[in-house]
Amino acid sequence: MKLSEKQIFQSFAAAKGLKSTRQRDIILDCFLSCHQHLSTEELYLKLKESHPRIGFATVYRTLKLLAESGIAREIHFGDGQTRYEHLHAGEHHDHLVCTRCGAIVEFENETIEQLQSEVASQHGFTIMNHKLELYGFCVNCKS
Amino acid sequence: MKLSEKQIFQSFAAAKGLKSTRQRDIILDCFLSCHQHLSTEELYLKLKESHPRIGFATVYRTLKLLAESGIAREIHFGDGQTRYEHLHAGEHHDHLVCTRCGAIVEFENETIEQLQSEVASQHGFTIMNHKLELYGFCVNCKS
DNA sequence: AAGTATATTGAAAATCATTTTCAATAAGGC
DNA sequence: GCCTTATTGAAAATGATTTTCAATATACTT
Repeated sequence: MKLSEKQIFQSFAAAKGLKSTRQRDIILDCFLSCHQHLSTEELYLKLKESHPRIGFATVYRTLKLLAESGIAREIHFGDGQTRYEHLHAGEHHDHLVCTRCGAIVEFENETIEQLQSEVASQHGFTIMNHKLELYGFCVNCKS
Repeated sequence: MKLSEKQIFQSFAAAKGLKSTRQRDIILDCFLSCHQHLSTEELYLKLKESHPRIGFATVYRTLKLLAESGIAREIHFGDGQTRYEHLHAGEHHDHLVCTRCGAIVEFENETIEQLQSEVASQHGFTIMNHKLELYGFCVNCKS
């Protein structure tokens, strides 16, 4: 039986001695209900609509916690913004990014992952995680 | 016969109507003679030793041009700094990054590149470039 | 070689995202 | 309720990057 994101975060918080607060619950709910690849600012603005009292720093801090707890992951595309995406347990996906329209497609490829492990062990590395992004033009943007 | 980096940059500059300046020559020379993965600031500091009059903004602008011309490529590791690395024509390498000691190993893997193309075309994308980074512990840092 | 138009430079200021500070507030145990 | 400690939100600080602008350099043109 799989733990829900909320449960995972709860155990993480308990283990760390964090108090549970209304704000963090709200932020977590909003994060979970949102589409992928939100930046701190985007999430903050979205939250503001329904909860105008929540400060930017709290959103920022909570997202860091979500990443630390393992239910979210930081991603950096070309633009200077840190984004966060859901990280469903055990799942690992990579990105196709259209540099013209900004479209993002996620994909998974087991063979690539295996090759990555091989390359790593050839160099004596133990891989904890990885980042693979393919940049180019999507179907609609091919000139 | 392969064009040297300088020649590539010269044609690029000519095509763009850029004037050739002493500063850009110096910066390009320094960049070419330096080890990989230098940040703007690192290159600026290195240049300062021999050419104290060169400003940070010029280094910054020149590195952007080098990237645009195709002889350099921007890379972003976890730290909030933009780094530049040499991009020898046609060559494409990826990175193993040790998250404990910061060591960086470059590698190339033709099979992974092929799989990437396949994945891309399955989704209708035309890939212009990509970024693959494997994060973990190097031989020395395994606990 | 001088004149002219335009690009470039360097210093400083502006910007932008992120991170920290700190006084006020909230949470959880007693 | 009381006390201790964590959290919050606003504002300020930071740090990297980018822009501004007056002075200067470059490359044409004559």
